[in-house]
Amino acid sequence: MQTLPMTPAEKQITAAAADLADTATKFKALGDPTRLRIYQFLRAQNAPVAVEDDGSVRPVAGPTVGDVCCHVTGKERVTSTISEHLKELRLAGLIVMERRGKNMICAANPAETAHLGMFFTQEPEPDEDCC
Amino acid sequence: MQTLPMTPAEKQITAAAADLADTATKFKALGDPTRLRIYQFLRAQNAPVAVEDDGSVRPVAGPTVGDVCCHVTGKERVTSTISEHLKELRLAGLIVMERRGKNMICAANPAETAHLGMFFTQEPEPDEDCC
DNA sequence: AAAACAGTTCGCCATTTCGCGAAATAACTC
DNA sequence: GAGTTATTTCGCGAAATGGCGAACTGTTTT
Repeated sequence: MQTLPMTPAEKQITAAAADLADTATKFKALGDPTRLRIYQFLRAQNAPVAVEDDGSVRPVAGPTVGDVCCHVTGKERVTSTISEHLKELRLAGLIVMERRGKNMICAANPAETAHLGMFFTQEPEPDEDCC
Repeated sequence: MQTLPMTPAEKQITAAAADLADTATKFKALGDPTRLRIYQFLRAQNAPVAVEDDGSVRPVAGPTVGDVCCHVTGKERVTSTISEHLKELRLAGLIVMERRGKNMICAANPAETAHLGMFFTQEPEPDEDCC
């Protein structure tokens, strides 16, 4: 696909739009009661995470998917529903997971939590109005 | 409809669940790029709001629905889409609106913005685990 | 009271989402 | 390597969502 060159101003606009879309994805992930419960449960666990040189985050310890499922649904068996909710939270960057033997451990991503907090505390800069 | 009496502990649980559902509704409202743009635009306007004795909030001044629509879509005519997005933000409590002549003026609800900010800065209390 | 203006509600379609059970994958155990 | 445990992916149907034009409501203007 061929694309036209962009001015710095245009790049800034598309960067801002991408950031907005990204933030909307995170809010959408939290916009379901079940996922919000999962997220709050994981935050409350305060599980330790490691930050790699490239900035990526991974859990060092934390509850397993089974633990999360049991806490949220009360059921012993892991449901596909919970697995899919965890996936959405993970793709949004709100939580991180890693394999430990036959389990997956989960943790909230503290950096993202802080970032979303700033979204509400910082007043948005007025982008150019049109009317 | 007949309901059973509840212990204080049970009331606390349902209150917490209602609060969670309420918060999820707010995040869902912000989980769409168009609505998030509307919300950020209104926040950036910093329009003044009045707080009534009963705690309800109403806008004193602010952009009209037409202004919002023009800014977000670039179109002159107000679209039903924007009107419906504003309705969802309003029902979630994130924005307030009031009639001014033949216009409706809009403003972000600062109290709710602050409240959502606290959601991320305050660590959630661990509710009883089951596993 | 008719016309114009600003928004909202309605009906519709295409798409997405939610929850579920069944099947597939991954890692461990015997 | 067959079986078991833990989790994910797949396929499905029901319900919700987003966007759009047409029709409707409320307010001002003439």
